[in-house]
Order: sequence, then C-alpha cells, then structure tokens
Amino acid sequence: MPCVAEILIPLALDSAYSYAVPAGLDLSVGEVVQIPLGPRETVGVVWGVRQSPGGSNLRPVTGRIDVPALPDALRELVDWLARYTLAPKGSALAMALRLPDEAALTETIRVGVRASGKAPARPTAARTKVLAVAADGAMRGKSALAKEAGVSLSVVDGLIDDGALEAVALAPEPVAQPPDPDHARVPLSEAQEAAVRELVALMNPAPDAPPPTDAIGDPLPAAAADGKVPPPGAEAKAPTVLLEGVTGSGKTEVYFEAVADCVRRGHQALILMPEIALTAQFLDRFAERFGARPAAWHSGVGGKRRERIRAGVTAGEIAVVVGARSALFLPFADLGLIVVDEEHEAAYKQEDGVHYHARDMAVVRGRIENCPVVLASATPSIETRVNAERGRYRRIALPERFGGRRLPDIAAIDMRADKPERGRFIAPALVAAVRETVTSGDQALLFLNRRGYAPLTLCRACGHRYQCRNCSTWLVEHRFRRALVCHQCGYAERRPESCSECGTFDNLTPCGPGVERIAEEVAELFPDKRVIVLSSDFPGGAERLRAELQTVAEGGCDIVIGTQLVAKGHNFPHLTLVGVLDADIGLTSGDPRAAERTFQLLQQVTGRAGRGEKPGRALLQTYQPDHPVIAALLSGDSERFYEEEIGAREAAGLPPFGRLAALIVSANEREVAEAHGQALARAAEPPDGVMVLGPAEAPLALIRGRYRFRLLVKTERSIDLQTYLRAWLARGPKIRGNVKVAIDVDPQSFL
DNA sequence: GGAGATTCGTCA
DNA sequence: GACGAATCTCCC
Repeated sequence: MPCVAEILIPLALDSAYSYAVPAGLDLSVGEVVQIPLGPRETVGVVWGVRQSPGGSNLRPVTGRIDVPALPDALRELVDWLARYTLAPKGSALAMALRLPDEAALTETIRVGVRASGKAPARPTAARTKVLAVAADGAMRGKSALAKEAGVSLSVVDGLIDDGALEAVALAPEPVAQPPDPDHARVPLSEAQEAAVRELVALMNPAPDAPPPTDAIGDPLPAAAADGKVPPPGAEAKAPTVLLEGVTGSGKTEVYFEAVADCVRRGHQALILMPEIALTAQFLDRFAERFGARPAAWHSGVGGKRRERIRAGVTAGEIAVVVGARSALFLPFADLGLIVVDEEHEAAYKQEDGVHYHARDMAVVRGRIENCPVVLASATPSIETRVNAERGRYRRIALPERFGGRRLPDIAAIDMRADKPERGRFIAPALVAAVRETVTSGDQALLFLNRRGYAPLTLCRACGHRYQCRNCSTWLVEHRFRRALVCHQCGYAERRPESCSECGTFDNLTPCGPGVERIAEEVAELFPDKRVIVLSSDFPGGAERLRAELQTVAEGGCDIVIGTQLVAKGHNFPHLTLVGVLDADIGLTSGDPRAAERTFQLLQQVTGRAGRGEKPGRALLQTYQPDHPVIAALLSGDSERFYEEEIGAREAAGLPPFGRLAALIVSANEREVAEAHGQALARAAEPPDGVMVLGPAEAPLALIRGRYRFRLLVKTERSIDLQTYLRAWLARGPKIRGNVKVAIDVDPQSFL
C-alpha cells in the first residue's frame, strides 16, 4: 500500500502537510526530509507516517536529509508549545530545527603556526619581532602571533612562505570539555549542605519512597482538553524545585552540586540564564568548580560552533550546556536536570514571534523528559511562589547569607521631610551617608533606574513638552549624545537650541533626574572622588562595561552611579552602602506586576551591599514609606511581601489568579475589533473584562504582528481558555477577516 | 518564509 | 483613479 507522510515545515504553518512517500524510501517519525513546497524545495520533519489506500495525487517527498532525527521529546515539546501559545506549529518547530547554514559549512580551518627552527632568508625588523615571540616554540593562532608581535598578518604569512614558521591545521577549538563533578568541591555552609542533601534526595527518590504528592506544572493540554487531569500522586514525576535563597546565600554552589550529581550519573544538564547574565564570569565560576567550561549557547554563538554544540548534545558528548532561553530546544540525548537561574527575570519571556516563557517551557520540558527542574531565585516570581505554596513545586530555602554575613540594614529617607536642596536630587541624609562611606575607604552605589540626563524637557517660555512622534512618551534628554531620545521606540532627535514650538532661544529646562544628571551632582558634591556611571547605553559597548564592572569589583572607584544593570550578578566586595534615589519609581505604572517588579529590583539592588568583609546598609529615598512594597523592604521580611502581594492579587483577580480577560487589538479595523469585543462580552461565559484598543494605544509589538487583528487572552489557565475560545470561534460570530488567537500567560506585556 | 494577488492610503 | 505600500493568502 502506498505510504503518506505528514511533514511539518518550519514555517508559519498551522499543521503538517501530506506528501507521498516514494517506493523504496523508508521514513520514520522525526526524520528530516526535503520536500517541494509551491515552486521551491524546503525541508521539513516527518511528524507522522501512515498507509493510504489508492493512488494518491500528493506530491512526493524528495528525499531524506542526512542529519540526526528530531528526538521524540522535542517533537512533543513543539506540539505542546504550539498548542499552549497558539502559535503555528511550524513556527514552534523552527525554534527546535536550526539546520546548518552556508556560513556554518564553510568555516575556515584555523591555522596554528610555530617556529620551524629555520632562519628566514631576509630577516627584516618585523620578521625578527615575530620570530622573537615564536622563539618559545609554542603553537599560536596566526592572528594571535601577529598581534603579539605587533605586526600585520602578511609578515607572518611571509615567514610561512619562507619556511621559518611552520603552519599546522589546528583541531577546531573544543566547544566544551568534559566537566569533572569532583574537581574542586568548595566548602559549603551547613545550610547549603542541607539544601544540597534535600535537593539531591528529591532528584533521586529512593525506589520505595512514596511518589511526590502532586503533578508538576500545568496539566498537559491533551489531558486538560479531555478533562482527564491525572490525580495527584498518580505517577512518580520528577519534581520542580524552587530554590529560594537570599542574595549572597550561595544558591549557585547549591545547584552546582545538583549538576554534579546529574553528571556523575551520566546524564546531561542544562542551566538556563537570562540573556544578560550569561557572562564570562559565570562560565569561569563553573570552570572553577568543574575544571572545565561548559558549552555556552546563546544568540551570539554562530555558524559551525553552533552546529558542533548541537552535534555534541545529540551524541550525549556534551554534559553541561549553559544557555539563554533558546537552549531549551536543543536535542539533548539524555537530559537529567534543568536549572533556571534567576527564574523571576522578565528576559525569559520571548515577546516576538512565538510568545513563550522559557521558565514555564523548562518545566514542561522537564515533565516530558521526566527530569527534575530547579528554579533558582532570591526573589521568586509570584507565580512560582504560588505554585510552591500549592504543592506543585517543592521549595528549598536558604534564608541566610553565606559565611555569616548579614543582609544589609534598610532604612527609608522620607523625601517629604528630608528634602534635597533646590535643583538637587540626593537628600542630605544620603549625602552624609555617602560621605561617611567613602571617607572610610568603602564604596557607595547610587541607584536610579533612569537612563539619560532628564526624563522630560520643557520650554520655560511656552510650556511645550518634547514628546515622541511615534509613541506618546516624553523624550529623554541625553547630554552625552546631545539628543532627545524616546526610550520606548528608539526615536531620537538633536536637542534643539531654541524651542521648536515658540522659537524662544535657550530656554529649555530639563525636568527630573537621570543617571547623567546624578553624576553631575555627585561630581559637585565629591569632586575628589572616583566616580563611575554604569548605564547600558553608554558608549564603548559591552567591552567597556566589562572593564568598568571589573574596576568597581577591584575597588578602583569610590562612588558608582547605576541603572538596573548594577542589580544583577556582579559581586562588588567593597560596596557597603546602596542609596536608592527613587524607590517609588515603577510603583505607579499601572502594570499589574508593578509591586512585584519593584520589590524584586530593590531587593536585588540593596542586596549588593555588604557582600564583602564589612556589613552593608541601604537607604531608600521615598515619598511613600508606608507603601506595602517599601514597608516590606524596610522590615527586611520578604515573606511579608509575598503574603501581602499574593493576597492582593487574589482579591483583585490579577495574575496568576485572574480568571478570564480578553484584550483585542485592532491594527486597522477598529469596528471589527469592537464587534469582536461585544460578541465576546455577550458570550455564554463572558470574560471578566474585554478591552478594545486601536492602533494608537496598542503596543508596537502587537501591531507589528502579521494579522489584521489579534485576540489576546491572558489567564493562568490558558489551556481551559483555549478550549473555550475555540468553541466560541466555532460558534462563529459573523465577522470578516482572519482571526488569530494568541495566548499570553503574562498580561503585563500588553496592558 | 516567499511570491503573487489584493487591498489600503494618499495625492491630485 | 492611479500608483506604491502594506497586508493577505497559499504552499500538501
């Protein structure tokens, strides 16, 4: 009987296409094939094979492509992701299927050179320099040798031609060495040891131990759609564990031991990091513990290297991958552990193309692979805390800092009582604290989450406020760049000399502070102190930033002024004072997660203080010292924050408790969108709220979508919603146009 | 994701 | 009403 293959193509297509399988070609599920699509040839993955009676008029599969088949677990993940996010299946597949591209195949072979011992025929000055460097007989890269000798590449090439240097093709640099789980076990505190024991025990339940009490993660869509959610404890599932440790408690060392245990048992481990934190510093730290660097996977890894990592992961030769969210789609042969570091980070959310949250997909992949997932954070997201409280996730806490260090004392500066001088932004009490800190030789950090010089510019003559022409936000003055910049969309214009509205010359006033302006104030207050401003938009890029972070860490500066990038990762052992210049920033943003985000950010920032020998303290400049978030920070009791916030969310129906709400964004047919909204509101089970936004109000990201309009729905239980919406759409309100439904579990991105 | 068909938006 | 730009539809 002729054979038909269902082929999923990595394009924005909702379902697999059917192709005839030519006689003699024996295809199995997961294999990569070449197929005709319209006028061209593309690749696809076999999603199913079936016997089909009768001659078919289907186009035939062209042939098999010689790459490893997509593992079952990944196909399951693709199906799951597509159903959950309502993304086209093909788009989900595209994330898991990255075929070698042209650049990857034509990678140049690296050439190493070393002295051959022969003297060059014509020893010029440049040649002598090169040979002096190469005299040690060591093997070097061609360009490395030229650089070290301070000459151009052609000199080296000349010496190779001459025979004075011999060139040898080098084996490609290994993407990862095998980690040694017992390389250098660092001494752990008692609390860390206990956490490690608990974690390892959870990962490897004794065969006769009772199964975990509850299923983890969301029910799989298949189960939910059928209404067959497995009863608690039905199967022994690998657990999802929240590893919650205050800043400086040594969470990393704890999960490193989990990784070591996983490697010892011969399985692979994946450590996910939010993009920004994927630094060389972390890889070094890993190398100290395991004696080898892990494979690093992120958008910057390209070409052949990417392919080699994929191949190594497929073959099971690479034991540990440290990567950004896309590493979730690597074809691991035997995944034994997933760690999501800083699980609360918003960077785990993919906002373009397929919308997904890497933390949640990690839990899903863990479930599919039946491997444990560790979510690590000092300030977990509310969702994760709620999941832990409900018993879906296990929780291991590290309530104290490593090495007996204390968490910084946090105090408020009430800005209503202790006002800065006119035109200044640092309150006298904070100025005094900084002075005290720097005179005793310690470092102070002034934190303000505002880039640029001033967040608003207005004309004193006519009151004109400079606004972005694309968005409705104020333009931020950047003095270094002499420009007014929109932080929303990137629009920039030259800072005008005279008002563009009334023409008055030199009468524009900056309103409010940005880090550049604070730097100015600090320079006046502490003219003889070394100051470094750390802001993501400063010239010099990542290179300079790294150097400056290094300087700060080594104590080569007295006062640091920084935006949110100082909140994460880096260890500043000399820092004993953190001053938050505007603790209220972000509390009033209307974002349902404003409180959570502010709490997390300020907790992380203030936690920078006192990581070294001396204890630290933090001062928060605030106009609302009684605000629940500020009060929780001041009390030093984060449990209090979580309790209050979870209670408040539950009462207000905000995520993760929001029941059902719909948002309709219409790019160009507002009346159609409104009809949808009204129909949805009249539906048998109306959502809690329907919102219709026109193109002007809609976030840019949504308008850029390729659909005429788009229905976005958010709730924790998106699976139920999806079923509901499908039913609603099937009943079909008579509205023309192409309806696409997308689900985002996190509404804040488009509210 | 890409090509070809269709509709939109703007200008006279 | 025409024309370039934006958007939609179709690929088994």
